[in-house]
Amino acid sequence: MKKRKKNYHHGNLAESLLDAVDEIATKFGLEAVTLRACAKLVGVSPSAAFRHYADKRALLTAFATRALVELSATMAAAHEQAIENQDNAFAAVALAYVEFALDKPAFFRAMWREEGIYINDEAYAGAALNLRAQLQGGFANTLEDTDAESLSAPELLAWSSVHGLSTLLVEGSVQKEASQQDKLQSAREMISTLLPLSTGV
Amino acid sequence: MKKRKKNYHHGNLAESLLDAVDEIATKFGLEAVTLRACAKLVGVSPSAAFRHYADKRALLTAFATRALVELSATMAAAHEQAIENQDNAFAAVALAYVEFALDKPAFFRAMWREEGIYINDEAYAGAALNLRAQLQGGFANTLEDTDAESLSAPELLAWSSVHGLSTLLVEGSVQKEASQQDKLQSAREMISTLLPLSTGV
DNA sequence: CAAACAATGTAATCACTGTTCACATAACCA
DNA sequence: TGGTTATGTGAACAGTGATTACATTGTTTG
Repeated sequence: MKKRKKNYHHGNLAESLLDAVDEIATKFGLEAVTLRACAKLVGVSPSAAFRHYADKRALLTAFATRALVELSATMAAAHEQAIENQDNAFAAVALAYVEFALDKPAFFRAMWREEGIYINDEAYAGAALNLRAQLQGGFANTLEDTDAESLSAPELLAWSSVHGLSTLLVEGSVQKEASQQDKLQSAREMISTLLPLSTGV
Repeated sequence: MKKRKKNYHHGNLAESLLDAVDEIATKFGLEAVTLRACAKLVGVSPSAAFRHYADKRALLTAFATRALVELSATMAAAHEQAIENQDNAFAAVALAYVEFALDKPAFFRAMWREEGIYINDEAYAGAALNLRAQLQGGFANTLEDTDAESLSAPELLAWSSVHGLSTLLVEGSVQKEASQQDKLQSAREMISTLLPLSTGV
C-alpha cells in the first residue's frame, strides 16, 4: 500500500487497475468503466494498461476473477460460522450468496457475463470451478451429493434459485423499491422454502 | 413488409431498427449491436435513428420490451396447451421460460439488464408487469396465490429458480459444452424437483 | 561496475462509437 | 397551391479501445 511518488514505474499497476475498476464500477456502474478513466485514476497513461492486460476485456476478466474469489471467501466464512453455530449450513451459504450480490452489485454483475469477459481464461475458469466446488461443499452437508463432477438436480435447483433471486434483485426486476432489509428477508423466506430439499435423503 | 424502393422516407424506421437490433444481436451478440450498424443494415443514415429513439439506450429499451412481449406470448401459449393436454401448467410455463432463453439468448440477455436500458420506461415497465402477471397466472393453478401484488415465497422461488437456471445456462456458467437437449433435460429435472416445494402448501 | 537487455510507461495517432446540428427532402393539411 | 411538420442526410464533435514508435527504469551479467 506504500505510494512512492514520482515513480516512472508504478510498482504493481496490474492490481491497482483492478482497484480502479472496482472503484469506478461501484460508484458509477459497470458500463461506466473505461480504460482511460481507470488509467487516469491510477495516474498513468492509457496505453500503460496494455502492458498488463491484452484487452479491456482481459482487464474485466481479471476483475471478474477477483469477484469470484471474494464470493468464494464470503461463502466459506458463512459456511464455517454456520457449523460453529450449528445452524443450517445450506441456508447460511445461500443467504451469503444473495447478500454478496446485494452488497456488491458491480462485482456480482461483472462475474457472470459471457459477453464482456473471456470465459475461457485460465484464472477465471479456475475461480469459477472453485466457486462451484464451494457451492457444492456448502450443500454437501445437507444435500444429496451423487456426483462430484456434475450437479445433481437438487444442487442445480439450489444454485439456480439463489442465483436467480440475486439477479432479479440486483437488476431491479423484483422489489425495486424495497429496502435492503426487506430484500434479505425475502431471500430468507425463499431459502426456507427451499430447505425441505436438505432434510430429504 | 412491403419494400418500396428509393424512398427518402423509410416508412416505419422505428420497427425496422428493432429488426436490425434483433438480427445483429442474434448473429454477433448484444455487445456487437451498434447504432451505425443498425442504420446501415436498414439502409439509412446513422443520425436518422435519433428521430425515433432519443438514445441508443432507448432503442435497446424498445428491443427489451419486444423481448418481454414475445416471452409473455410464448408462456401464454405453453400455459394454454398444458391445460388442453391436462399437463401441469406450472411445469409447462417454467420450461417455456428456460426454452425461450436458450432459443433466443440475445433476447433474454437484453431483457433484464438494468444498466443499458431505461428500466422506468413506460412501455418497458408495462411489459415487465404483464410478464410478471403471466408468471403468476401460470403458477396460479398450482401455487398458493395469496396476494396479487407481491410475490409469495413459493412464487418467488419458482421465478428465481427458473430465471437463475436460464441465466446460468445462457451465460455458460453451467453445462457450457452440453447440447440443447441436455440443457432442457436438466431444466425438466430441476423443475420437477421444484414442483413438490411449490405445490405443497 | 558498467553495459546490454528486458520490463514498463508515454505520446501520437488510428478507426470507430454515440451524438448533435444545420440543412434537405418528403408528406400532410389549410 | 403553399406552408408547416415529420423525417432523413452529411458533416462534424468528443470520447472510446487499440497500436505504434519511442522514452525511461530495473535487472542481469560479463
